[in-house]
Amino acid sequence: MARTTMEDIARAAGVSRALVSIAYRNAEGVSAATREHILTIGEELGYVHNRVAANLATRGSRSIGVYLQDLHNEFFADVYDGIREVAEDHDRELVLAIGRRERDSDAAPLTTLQGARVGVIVAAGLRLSDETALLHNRRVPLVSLARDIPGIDSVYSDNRRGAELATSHLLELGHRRIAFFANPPSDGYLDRARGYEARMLEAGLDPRTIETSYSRGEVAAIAGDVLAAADAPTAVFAHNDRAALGVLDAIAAAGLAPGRDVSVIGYDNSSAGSAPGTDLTSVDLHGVELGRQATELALRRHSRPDLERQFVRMQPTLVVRSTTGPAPHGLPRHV
Amino acid sequence: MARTTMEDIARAAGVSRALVSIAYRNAEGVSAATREHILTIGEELGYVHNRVAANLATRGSRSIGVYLQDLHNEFFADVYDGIREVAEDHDRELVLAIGRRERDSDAAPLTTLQGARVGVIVAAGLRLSDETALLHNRRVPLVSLARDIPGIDSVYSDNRRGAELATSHLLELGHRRIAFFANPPSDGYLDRARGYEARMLEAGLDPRTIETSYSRGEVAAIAGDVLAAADAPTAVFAHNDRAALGVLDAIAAAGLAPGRDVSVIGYDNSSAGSAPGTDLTSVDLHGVELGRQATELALRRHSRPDLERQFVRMQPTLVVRSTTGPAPHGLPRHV
DNA sequence: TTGTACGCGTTATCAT
DNA sequence: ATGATAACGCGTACAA
Repeated sequence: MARTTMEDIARAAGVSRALVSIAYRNAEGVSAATREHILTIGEELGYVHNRVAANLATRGSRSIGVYLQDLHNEFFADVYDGIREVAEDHDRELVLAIGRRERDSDAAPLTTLQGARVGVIVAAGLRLSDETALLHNRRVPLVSLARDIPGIDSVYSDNRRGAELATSHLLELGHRRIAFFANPPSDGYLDRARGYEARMLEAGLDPRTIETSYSRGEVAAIAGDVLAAADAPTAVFAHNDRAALGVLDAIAAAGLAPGRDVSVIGYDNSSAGSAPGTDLTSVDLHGVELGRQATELALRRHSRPDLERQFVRMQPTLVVRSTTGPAPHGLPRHV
Repeated sequence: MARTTMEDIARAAGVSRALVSIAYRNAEGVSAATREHILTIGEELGYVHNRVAANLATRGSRSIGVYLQDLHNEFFADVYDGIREVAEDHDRELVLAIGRRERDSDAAPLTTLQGARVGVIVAAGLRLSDETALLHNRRVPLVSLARDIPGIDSVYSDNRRGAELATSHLLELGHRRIAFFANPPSDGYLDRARGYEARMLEAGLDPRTIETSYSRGEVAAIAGDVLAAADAPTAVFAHNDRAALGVLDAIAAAGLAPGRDVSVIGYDNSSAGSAPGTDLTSVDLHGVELGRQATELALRRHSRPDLERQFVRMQPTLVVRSTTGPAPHGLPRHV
């Protein structure tokens, strides 16, 4: 099973190896007829363009490294769609590296991409300190997606604005006791808390931020307690859809109706929010567009390494569904 | 920014390039002390092992190509976890290629992997005719995952058995009018229909197979009609979780209670089945284990190309949750 | 269009 | 045992 090489094609076509290379790259310097002839012979011989050798010769620079934090999270699938779209438009090859949930650092996958000698890396959901990211950025230019890293090209969503949208929506519906179920302190999405708190204070209301977890079950337990209290909120804004589902679990367990007795907003607009009978109001980050933008920046950075730092802050939008509704009026509900 | 090469390390360490290579591969032929010395210097120089050059030199064969049909489907995330686990145990590099939903053929991603000169390919959810798959298999050995392809190493789930499990469960609960919401005819999972029909006939009942689609909305519409009829089934077995969700939508719309008025079983045991208040009974394919097994076969095939065809048929399991319950007794329900 | 010097490890052959 | 030398893998790019 000796693999066919360009040398074989050259011999069979009666031309030089260099010309075969030119033909396969759609480069200048070969007549249309000869090109056709070469490709036909290549076809017959079952030749597949050897990207390994090509990358070595070009020092790999034409390919784009893509890091995705977690395949189990559909957000990254959206992001990948956007990245691929732009990469294909520009005829760039993608090299993928996937994070692992067990690990808290993403240094290894980045090193893998560097080992593949990619020219630039789009990293979605990087779990790395700013300093470590800067170190990697010095070796191969990085574009951080979904996280704003100082000193590194970044494409991210305006989390503060998203939280404001969510909070405003609840305020407009007449809610006054609105709680924020916050991310675990580690994950850096503090802007969501800030946006929520700012809007509440603007409205002359007391913010009530409740620290929760990533686990739907744990969130449900916390929500159960919160909703049973005398001063229970009439609306909850959750740091992501999964947490929002936990809140909905608690609402169901208490025999209440989401959108009527208690309003709930999530964050991510993931498909998990639209299971039957769920129909969660949520903030959409526009993952596909984030992917597109990040790849555009990556291409620009690659062609002009000395460009000053680039960034794109995207505006999220609120997708209103049925888990939010007018504030129940009358006296506070007691369970 | 000239990248450091083994040559640089060799110079700095006062040894030959060959020895550096040996050190970096943990190969025989270098004393522990020298090895240590070399690696330290490599570290200082910020060297990252160049996989491109390495793959070219070894003719790439040590890496495993992985094709995943769809990142939006969490099943493939599970599969990938299993693949990675085994690959890492054996110190093999993975090269990824992702299918696209718009396309119906997966020839392009396979060609990409061949271009990366991988030694063997694990392909999960291949959309290719048996013949085309065989052609690809001749170039680079293929292991088909989740689909049994004659003449190609395959690791797949026993769909017939899964359908039998589901149907048996409903029969044991006392259901008699059980409908199967079948896959679109194109997708080849005919075994699920067969398993269902066999069990029904065994029980002396009439199978009722209803052809549906992949779209949850369309399934819901069909289910609405079916459930409104006088001879409405008391239980539905759906070809996958998404379709099952559509059925649940219709049940909710009709004001009925799943698990009490109508039982529903899905297929895939995906996380979509566990939204709040959903808790879908489903058949689990064990994606992670499929990934592991496929990779084991791939490694074996790679080391012994002339082995006769290998395959693993895995047994699915039924995960009982709350959308299935005893058949409602008494007269047929009328809406 | 072609000849040919790379790109960067790997590995078989030699030398000590 | 350790280490060195040199040929090789397969395209790419530039001068001729």
